[in-house]
Amino acid sequence: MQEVVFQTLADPTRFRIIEALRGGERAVGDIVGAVDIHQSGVSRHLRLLQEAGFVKVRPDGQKRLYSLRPEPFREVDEWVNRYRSLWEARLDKFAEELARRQRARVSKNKEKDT
Amino acid sequence: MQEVVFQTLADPTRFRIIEALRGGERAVGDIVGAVDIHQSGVSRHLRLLQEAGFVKVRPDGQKRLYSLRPEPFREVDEWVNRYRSLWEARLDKFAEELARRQRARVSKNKEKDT
DNA sequence: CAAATATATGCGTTTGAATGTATATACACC
DNA sequence: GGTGTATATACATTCAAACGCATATATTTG
Repeated sequence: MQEVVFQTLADPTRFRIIEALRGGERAVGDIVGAVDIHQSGVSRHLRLLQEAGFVKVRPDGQKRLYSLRPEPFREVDEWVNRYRSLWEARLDKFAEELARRQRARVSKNKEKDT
Repeated sequence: MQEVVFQTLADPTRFRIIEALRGGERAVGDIVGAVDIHQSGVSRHLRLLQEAGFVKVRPDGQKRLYSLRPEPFREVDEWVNRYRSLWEARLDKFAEELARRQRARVSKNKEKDT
């Protein structure tokens, strides 16, 4: 676990940018509309997010479309799993969680933005 | 998801303190030996960790024994699960993961400190 | 080429967080 | 009560990171 992952997530604006990118790729201008700082700040945050592996970018005319990359999320998942025994001693509960997610999958198209 | 969780994890020293507490409750002095800052700094970090819900404390004579609390780890787990579709589209893989963990459970007593 | 749009970057400022030193508080033991 | 040990806190300092402003770079359109 590289601590840069948590350091990246610690900033409220970057956190909001990541949330904004959950719905798919977005242009910088769209992201600026979703957070409350200046465009230059958003560009800087996007560069940091890119350096930390959270986002990739794709040119589209004069726009640049940013989207999420899976790696850092995997890292967070693996890290927190090392602490799973703290609250989930029995693997039965893990099976229950599997069932819960299978049910959730059915209504997947409805949740769109939680 | 409260961003205070990630802000707490972002500091390298706090991160190491949390790792040191994986093995169970520890006195402040033991933790000081595990990180490379002054005792006063460790006490401050422990206060922040307590305020963020990561640790609880139990008096034991003149010592104070700190240990991990599950809640913030649950929060991280729930948060990252919202992004799970990024890297794990098919639930079959989740079932595979379940099987992997069940196998891991068998050799649970050996892993001790990963 | 000129103008408009979209994004990135250089620069200086500000602010919050981490740190060490010194000291205070709490407990144990004699 | 006095001494030693363990932990917490007040205070001042330092430093990194976020920010806005201004400007540079790239792309489209006319």
